[in-house]
Parts: sequence; structure tokens; C-alpha cells
Amino acid sequence: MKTYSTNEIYSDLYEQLINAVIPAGSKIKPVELQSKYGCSTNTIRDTLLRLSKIGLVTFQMQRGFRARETSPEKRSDIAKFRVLLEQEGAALSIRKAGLDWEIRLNTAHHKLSHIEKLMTKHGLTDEHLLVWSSAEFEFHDALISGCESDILIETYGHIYAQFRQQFVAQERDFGANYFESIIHEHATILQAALARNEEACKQAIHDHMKRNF
Amino acid sequence: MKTYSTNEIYSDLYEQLINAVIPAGSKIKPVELQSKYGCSTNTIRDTLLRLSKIGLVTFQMQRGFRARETSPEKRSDIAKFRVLLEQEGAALSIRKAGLDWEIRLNTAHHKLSHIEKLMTKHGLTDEHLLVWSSAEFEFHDALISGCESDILIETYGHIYAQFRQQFVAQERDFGANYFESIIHEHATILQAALARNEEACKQAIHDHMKRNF
DNA sequence: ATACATAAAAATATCAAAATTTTTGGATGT
DNA sequence: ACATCCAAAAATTTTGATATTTTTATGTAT
Repeated sequence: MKTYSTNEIYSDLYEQLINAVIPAGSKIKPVELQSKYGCSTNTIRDTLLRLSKIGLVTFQMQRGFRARETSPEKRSDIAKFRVLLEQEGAALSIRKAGLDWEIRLNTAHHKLSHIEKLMTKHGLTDEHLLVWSSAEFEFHDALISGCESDILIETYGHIYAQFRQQFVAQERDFGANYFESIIHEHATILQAALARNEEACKQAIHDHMKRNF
Repeated sequence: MKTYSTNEIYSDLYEQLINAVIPAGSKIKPVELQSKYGCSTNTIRDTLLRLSKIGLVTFQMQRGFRARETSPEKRSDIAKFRVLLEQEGAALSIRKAGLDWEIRLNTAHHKLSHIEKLMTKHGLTDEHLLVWSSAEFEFHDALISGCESDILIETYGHIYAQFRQQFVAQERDFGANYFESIIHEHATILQAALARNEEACKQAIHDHMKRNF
């Protein structure tokens, strides 16, 4: 039987929450996870407290833990808030960042684009989806990485994780043209960013997310 | 000797962090707090993890806890981010909120204004400052309370707490005209909000914070 | 002096058990 | 049927002890 280090427990739970293996809103009981991870309930508790920092888990005194709830309103809320942060981060990057940023952004987009093309050609396996997941985050993270605001970047990371948690379970109908659209939207964001066009970039970010409002 | 419930430990540490009694950047060792609060180190650890959720405390595996660091750059960063969130929250409130919001905002301002007037007349005692602290938060919280975005309100709360933590220790030179300015700024924000003038309100929020950039 | 290794001390993380609180499932009465 | 009360069960929190890791202090070689 596999043994888990504390960091592995953290990562494993993180993955399960992001991918709604642990469904949004469901109760999380340390006793039940104890046997799987081969540790004391206290270590699980500790880990869940750490996950509550990024908002994937909610915690109430004497009431324990839950995967953060979801609802149409909450999804809309998180999507709009994500737009606010990403627009600001991108605009600041456009204004302040240098060549390093352009290269980083371009690299991230290239990687993402490559995976997205594979996914439209061949079907989308779970493995593809996993790689895409991290590539998509890296692209959006790169986009705001030149903003020179640590707190914005930190907060964006939390919000992005929550966004994933809330939406992944929903739209399992990645239709053929779903990824076609996404690919185009990412390209539009990239172009506007590299052209240093703040308004166009903000607009592209908005358009990328508006289906989720 | 006073005994502390866990919630009291949380509140007490919260206060100490907000008011820089525990200075920004300093190490926080569970063993040292154990005797004061009369509990096990594990309970302290638990509480500190909960405080790390709102960003007042940073945590690193195997390295324990620290009061969040500060520096001129970090202060500027947090001030600007606070403006972003407050401007958005206020603008949305102006657009969406109804009479309840106006009343709540007005009430909060009235309370704040009363304390501020007392403070300019008589000197500023520690007790005054404590009351002012919570009244000031309530005003800014009321301002964004009509935005219909739970995640924005939640995040703003964290950022406001961090803002306090980072600045309180700094500007101990509340000169006579310091509060005069603040009073005027708060009034300007209130007027613009009640007049439902988004742009004026955003401007007023910016002006209120710009000394901290 | 500086760097490096090592032992002692301190701090942190984990555990398993005990204490506390909440939840559950009947039994009772309206 | 519906609410209320109570006891049992389950879940959560707290504890004190142990194991692990990091930091500090000391001695040795370059």
C-alpha cells in the first residue's frame, strides 16, 4: 500500500477538489480519509486547514470541512471576479513588463496551443485534460505575471483554483467546437497582449469568460 | 489567570496582528504562546493556520509561522490592490444596490464621523483608536456591501486586514491635520456613493488611498 | 579569519487517546 | 402526522507525548 507524505496528501486533495472528484459542497471527514492516506486525523485536519486558505475548502468551527459550495450564482460571481483580476493583471503587465514577460507569455501560449490542437484532432482523454489544465493555468498566470503585484498574483491563483472547482463538474459537454472557440480566444488574448493594447486585451479576457457569467 | 477559549485565542491574535503588537515579519512560535493561552501547542498551530487564511500569517512547511512581512513595496502593493477591489465593489453597489444599502452606508458613516470628530477635539487614546478601527472597516465594508459579489466582499476583508497590519506600525504620526484630511475624504466618498456617481466615487476612493501608494 | 562538519538544542510535525460537541434515531406526547 | 426530548453514535477538537526536522553552537581543518 502506497504511503503518502503530507505534501502528497495536500497535492492529492488539491487535485481531487480541482477536478470535482470530491464534489463541490460535499462534506469532508478526516476519519474517512485517514485510512486512505495512512496518517492520523490530525494530519488530515491540518492539510484541510491549509486548503481552506486558497478557498477550495470551507471550514466552520465545530462543523468541520466542506468542499466549497457551488451554484449558478456562485459560478457567475467567481467568473466575473476572475475577469476583474485578470484584466487588471494583464493591463499592468502590458504597461510595465519587458521582454522577459513577452517570452514567458509566448512560451506558455505555444505549449497550450500545442495541446489544444492535439485535443481537437484526437479525442480528449483524461490525461490530455490534465495536461491542458496545467497549461491553461500557466498561460493565464504568465499573462498577469508582469504586473508587479504579488498580492494580485497570489489572489488570482486562489480564484483560478476555485473557478476550476466550480466549473469542471458542470460543463462535461466539451463539444467539438468548444475547444475551437477556446483556441481562438487564447490567441486573441495573446495578440492583444503582445501588441501592448490594453483595451483590446481586456476585451479579449472578458469575451473569453463571458460564457460563464 | 484568565483562560481562553479557542475563539478568544483567534480574536486575540487577530487583534495583535492587526495592531502590530506582533510586528510584521516576526516569527510566531506556538511554544511561546502556549503558556499565555493555557492550551497545547497544537491548538495554537490550528489557530495560526486559520489566521493564515486571511493572510495575516504566513506559513511554510517545516518552517512554521510568521506575521506577514512588510516593506515599502508590499505596502504600496496592498494599497493599490485595495483600491482596485474597493472601486469595483463601490461601483457595483452604486449600480445595483437599493435603499437598504444607502441606509447602511449612511449609518456606518455617521458612526465613523462621530468618532473622528471626538478624536480631533480630544487627543487620541488607544481606546479611541480601537473604536475608530472597527468603525472605519464597517464604513468601507458597507460601501461595497451592495455589490452582490460574495467573493469580492470576502477578499476585500482579507486585504483590508493585511492593509491594517502593514500600515498601523508605520504612521504613528497621526498629526492634527491627518484626521482632518481623513474625515473629509470619507465624506467625499459617501457623497459620491449616495449621488450614485460611479466615477466620482472611484476617484474619491483613489484619493483616499493615494498617500499610501 | 573562513568554511565545514557535527553534536546539542530548539522548533515543528505527527500521532493516538481523551474530552467535547454535534448529529442521528427513536420514543413519547400532542 | 408533527414536534419535542433524550440517549446513543458519530464527528470534531484538544491534549500530551513522541518523532522528525531545522537551527544554533562548538570544534576542527584549511
